[in-house]
Amino acid sequence: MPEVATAVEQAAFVCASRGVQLTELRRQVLRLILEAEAPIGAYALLDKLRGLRAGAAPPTVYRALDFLLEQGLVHKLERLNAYMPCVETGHAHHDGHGHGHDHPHQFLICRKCGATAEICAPAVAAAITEAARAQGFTPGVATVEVEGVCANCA
Amino acid sequence: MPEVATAVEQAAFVCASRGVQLTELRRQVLRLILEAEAPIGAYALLDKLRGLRAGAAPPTVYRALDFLLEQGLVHKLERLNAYMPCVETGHAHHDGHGHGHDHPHQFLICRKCGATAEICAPAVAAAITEAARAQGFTPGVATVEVEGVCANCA
DNA sequence: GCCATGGCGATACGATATAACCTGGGATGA
DNA sequence: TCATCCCAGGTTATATCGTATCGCCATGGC
Repeated sequence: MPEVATAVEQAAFVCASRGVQLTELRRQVLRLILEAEAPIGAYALLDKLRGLRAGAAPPTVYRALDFLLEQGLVHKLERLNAYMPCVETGHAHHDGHGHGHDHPHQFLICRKCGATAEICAPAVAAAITEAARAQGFTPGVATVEVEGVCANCA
Repeated sequence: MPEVATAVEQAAFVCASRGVQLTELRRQVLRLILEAEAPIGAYALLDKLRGLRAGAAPPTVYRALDFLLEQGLVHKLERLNAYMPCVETGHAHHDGHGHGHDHPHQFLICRKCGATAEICAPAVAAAITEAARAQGFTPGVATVEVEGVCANCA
């Protein structure tokens, strides 16, 4: 997978331009997530990481994940408690507190093969914003995860 | 909260009409969820439940939760790993496998006070279905959880 | 009586996530 | 130069979430 290397390099560039460091540990974790075919859990990640650094413990992985999530380089899938790369590398909102992703996104999770696609459907985001405002609610980040069957498995 | 008692009675009626039992344990767990002001976690529920039955253990709570989820009496919030009542008591699809809810629903989670509202916005569900189909994906249940600020806290 | 079924007590375990504390290394500034 | 600070990350322990499995007992059909 040569794309993995280029994705890591692009992430390094984005981090450098923000004045934050994509350290060796963070690169390794990002690479492992990019290499996984489906969303990967924290402890599966930990197992793989131990092949690269023997002393790795849960906080090792979770701290790297926190960084990658803050920088918008990876997503967390709440239904699966698993992580996958962000297709639009580095769209975190870097304003003030600096957490999360600012581009709306949704996930399509195949119940057969586990493959998960990230899509960007502005119509969905707009419908959610409107529905929330109708309740007097000021919407922030929306988690949208759809379980179903992908085109390959159908 | 007199509404709690009536909600429990209505749930008992729904269960009876389906030929399943809302046992004393399940009633207690449902009641605790109804009495909570915000979504409540499994272990917080367990703590409260131990006030009613000393021997309660994790499986005690999880079995009751599984039942209540199957019957569509409660929802799970994936972002919080917590549970809350379903406003439309008993809309589970009782066809064959019998898991989950068949009415589309979305959650508005207040980041200030934790209060969570369930809403039903068909426009959101429609937008999601359309976006999924456009990718050749056959959508099933959609998880929609919006973090933001509620009307009270604004 | 016999046995299938379902509810549930009890133990153990696996998986997910965080708290608390410490160390080392590079930047900063007196 | 050296004291200081911040930050990345190591280390240990623990909280939280969720399952697997065993076994008991009551109910109800045969």
